Amino acid sequence: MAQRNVLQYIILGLLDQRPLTGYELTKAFDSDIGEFWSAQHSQIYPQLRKLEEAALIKHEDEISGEKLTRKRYDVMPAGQVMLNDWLASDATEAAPGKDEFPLKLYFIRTAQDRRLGPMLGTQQRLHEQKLIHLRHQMATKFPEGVGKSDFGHYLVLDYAVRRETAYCAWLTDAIARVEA
Amino acid sequence: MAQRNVLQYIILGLLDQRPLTGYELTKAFDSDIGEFWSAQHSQIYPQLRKLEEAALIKHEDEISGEKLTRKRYDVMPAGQVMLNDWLASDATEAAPGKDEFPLKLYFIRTAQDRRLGPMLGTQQRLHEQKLIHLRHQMATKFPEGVGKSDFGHYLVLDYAVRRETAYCAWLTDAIARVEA
DNA sequence: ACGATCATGTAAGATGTTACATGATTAT
DNA sequence: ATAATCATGTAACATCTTACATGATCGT
Repeated sequence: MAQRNVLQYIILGLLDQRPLTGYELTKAFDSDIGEFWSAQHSQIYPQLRKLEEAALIKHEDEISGEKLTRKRYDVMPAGQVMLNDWLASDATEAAPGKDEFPLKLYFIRTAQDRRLGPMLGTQQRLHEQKLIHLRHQMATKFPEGVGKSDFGHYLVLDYAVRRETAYCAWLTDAIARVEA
Repeated sequence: MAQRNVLQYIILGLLDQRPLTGYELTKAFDSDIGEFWSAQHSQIYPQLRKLEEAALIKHEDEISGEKLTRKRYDVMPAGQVMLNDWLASDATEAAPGKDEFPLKLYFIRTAQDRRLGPMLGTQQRLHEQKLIHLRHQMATKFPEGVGKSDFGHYLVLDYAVRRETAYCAWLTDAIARVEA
C-alpha cells in the first residue's frame, strides 16, 4: 500500500472540491476521510510543498487579523490530470487493510479463555459507538437520501455504516458463542 | 497504528503455536494472517534478530541435505510474558484501517460518472473472488464447525467472511444504484 | 538440466508517527 | 487574562516496500 503515495491523490481530490489550507486538509482526516485514511499535519505540509514544487497545485496567501497569513491551496490543470489518472487506474487486488484486533483473537485458542470476554466487550463498545456516530452522520448529511452532487460521498458513508454493522454483528455473535 | 511494533507480537504469537523458521513466518502472512496484516521477509528477518537479541526468542539450527541450514525459532518465557501483555492490553479506539477504493469513490460526484461502472465492477470481481476463497477456507478448515483448540482462528475467519460479504453486498447495491 | 521453491540476508528509499517549536486569533 | 483553536513548520525516529544479492534443495 505504501510507496504509491496515496496521500498526494487525497490532497488533490480534496482541493479539487474547493481550495483549502493545510490546516483544513488536516481536519478532513478527522471526519469523512478519516474512516479510510489517516494523516497528520507533519505529513501534509511537506506534501503540499512537494505538490507545489511539481506545479500540481498552487497557493495564495490569505490574511486574517493583523498579520496571520494562511496558504490556501488550489489544484492546477496538471494536478487534475494526475487526480483523474488515479481515479481511472484500476486496482489489482483487494487490499488487506491492517486490523490489530482480529489478530489478537487469532492467538486465543479456546472459548474458555478468560481474556475473551473483556476483549470482545471493549471492541463491542468501541464499534457500537462508532456505528452510532456514522448513522448520525448519515442522518444529518443525507436526510432525504442521496442528491445529485454527492454520490461518492453517500456511497462511502453507506460503506462505513455497513462495515461497522457487520463488525458489531460479528462481535455480538462471538460474545454469544463465548457465553454458551 | 505504526510505532507500536505489532509485527513483533504477531511473530511471538505464531512462534508460541509452534517453532517456525523465518521462511515459514513469511508464508503465514500469505494465508490466514494475511487478511489482517502483511509483512515481507525483509522485515521479518531483522525483527527475528532483534527479538533474539532481547532474549524473547531463541533458535536452533536445522540441517536439510548437505549443508542448507535453517533457523527454527521458539519463544522463550520472557517472550510469552510479552505476548500475553499484548493480548491483555485493551484497545482505546476502533482503528481506521486504510482502504484506497472508498477514497476514490469519495471523489466521484455524480451517479452519472462514466468511471463508476468499471470501478465498481472491478472491485466486485476482486471481492467476490476473495469471498469464495474465504468460504472455501472455512469449509476446509472447519468442516464440522469450531473445535476446542482453534476458537480464535475460527472467529477470525468468520470475521473475514462477514467483512467480505458486507463489502460485496455494498458493491452490488452501489452498482444497482448507478444503473438506476 | 532446469525450474520452482526453499532459505536467509542487506540496502535504499518511501511512508507514517510522535514530539518539538512557534506564534496569532477568537471566545469566555 | 486565559484557554481553545487556528495556523505552519521541522526533527527524530519507526515502519514498510522494493530491489539487490546469494545459494541450496526438490521434483520432473
